[in-house]
Amino acid sequence: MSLHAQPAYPNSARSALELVFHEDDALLPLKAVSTSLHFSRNQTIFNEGDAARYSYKLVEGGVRLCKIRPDGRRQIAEFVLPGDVFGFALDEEYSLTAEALGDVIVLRWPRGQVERLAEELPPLRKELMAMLCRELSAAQEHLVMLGRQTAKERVASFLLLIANRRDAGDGDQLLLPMGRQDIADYLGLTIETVCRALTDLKRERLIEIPDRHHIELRNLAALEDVAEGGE
Amino acid sequence: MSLHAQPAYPNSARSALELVFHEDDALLPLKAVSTSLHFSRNQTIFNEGDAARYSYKLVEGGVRLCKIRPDGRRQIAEFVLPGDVFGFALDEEYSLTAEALGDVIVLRWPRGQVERLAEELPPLRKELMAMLCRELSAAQEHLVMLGRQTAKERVASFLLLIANRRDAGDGDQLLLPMGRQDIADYLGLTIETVCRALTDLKRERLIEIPDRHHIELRNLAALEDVAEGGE
DNA sequence: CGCCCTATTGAGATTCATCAACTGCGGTGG
DNA sequence: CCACCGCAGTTGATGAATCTCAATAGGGCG
Repeated sequence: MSLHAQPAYPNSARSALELVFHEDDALLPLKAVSTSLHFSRNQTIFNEGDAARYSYKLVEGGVRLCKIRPDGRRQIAEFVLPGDVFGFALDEEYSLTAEALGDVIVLRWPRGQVERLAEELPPLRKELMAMLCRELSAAQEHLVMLGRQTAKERVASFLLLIANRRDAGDGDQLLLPMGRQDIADYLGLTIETVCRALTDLKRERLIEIPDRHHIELRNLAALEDVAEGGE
Repeated sequence: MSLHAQPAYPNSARSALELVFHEDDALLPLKAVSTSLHFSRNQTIFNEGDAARYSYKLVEGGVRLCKIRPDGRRQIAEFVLPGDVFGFALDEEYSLTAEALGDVIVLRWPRGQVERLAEELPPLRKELMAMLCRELSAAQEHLVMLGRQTAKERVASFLLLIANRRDAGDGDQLLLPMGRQDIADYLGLTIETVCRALTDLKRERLIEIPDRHHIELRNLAALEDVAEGGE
């Protein structure tokens, strides 16, 4: 059952449905109106332009949020990890496409319910606002990566970004639920360039790559230097 | 007084203070607690990391919102045009630096007032939320530009982006309150590459460049083709 | 055991950045 | 009033980073 395509997360307690809302009480009121769903590798959860009927919370697995152009060029805006809420913008339509990186369990609730509950519950409102702000801020950092960092700097920054998210691994062990092509599409690079940057970092002993879904950070300080452009 | 560095906007009625809030009644309650300020070319309105005490609305001129890295690399996240609200994220600190492109007039109000008023006034709340969503959506489009478009495509997209904003000019006449370096820093390019792309577009008769702050769009359809990667 | 998919490595082409020279306009001062 | 100065923008020549195309490797699943 645990495929290479979808490694299990270490903290498997998270997968228990009744624990999902534990940390952020502000969203607790949504629990009652939410239903659980399963998706498998590369399945679409919703498409850019679809009527935005539901909001989602990721329980287990990983999701990519991306834009796909007519000619096939793809830009991933965000990787969703367990505990993250997504698809909650208050527009009529989803502004991004959501696809499962592997086997995925999500909770979802009707957007109308959120709006109704938000009217009554200031803490929920504040939490929604805060989530939006965090996303905006993350997008701004992402802009700097794409606009002003070299390939190697982007890859180093990416590793640190994943490392700083809960559930991303044990200690220095990074768990990457996405493939190399996904990383490339997040960083605005080709898959080959991502590989070469990783190989470089490995040669310099900043990381170890036991297998394609695990990366071990061997020298955090040096990695941060690389990410900042200090050669 | 009206220098080449700061061209006056055609619709100068907008500069009348009492008209600023006309279009969006939802923000009207903020008018009472706002004060007017002036900044001149390249002056800093607030810095990334500063305590976010105020929110702003641009009355006249242009503002760039950017990130500046220790080594001097700069990424502009957004150009603020008259009527836009900025610096309103609900974090403790500004996530971006705001600088005047030329002579600028802004309204500003204490953030605490916004939060208080937002508690009482659902329409204001909704408008704030909507503004956040629009910004997030714009940032996502920006990500695609930086990650997956060529230099020429980015420049064409940029011109169309500016053209689709109110007050950006008369008819086909685009007004660019920013300099070439600002455009380059928005597009993740060098100033030379921006120039060459503009020259290309001019040679192909898609645009005309009467002076550095004005660009005339001669063939919108063709420009859109270029922006989408159709050669 | 072998196939398929993903990742890695290599060689050459291309785009964009870098460095440098020059232009044009506006403002200033002789 | 004209000449000079300075800044922003443009153009040219070269080089470096990244992409493209192609071949190889490795791991999991049938």
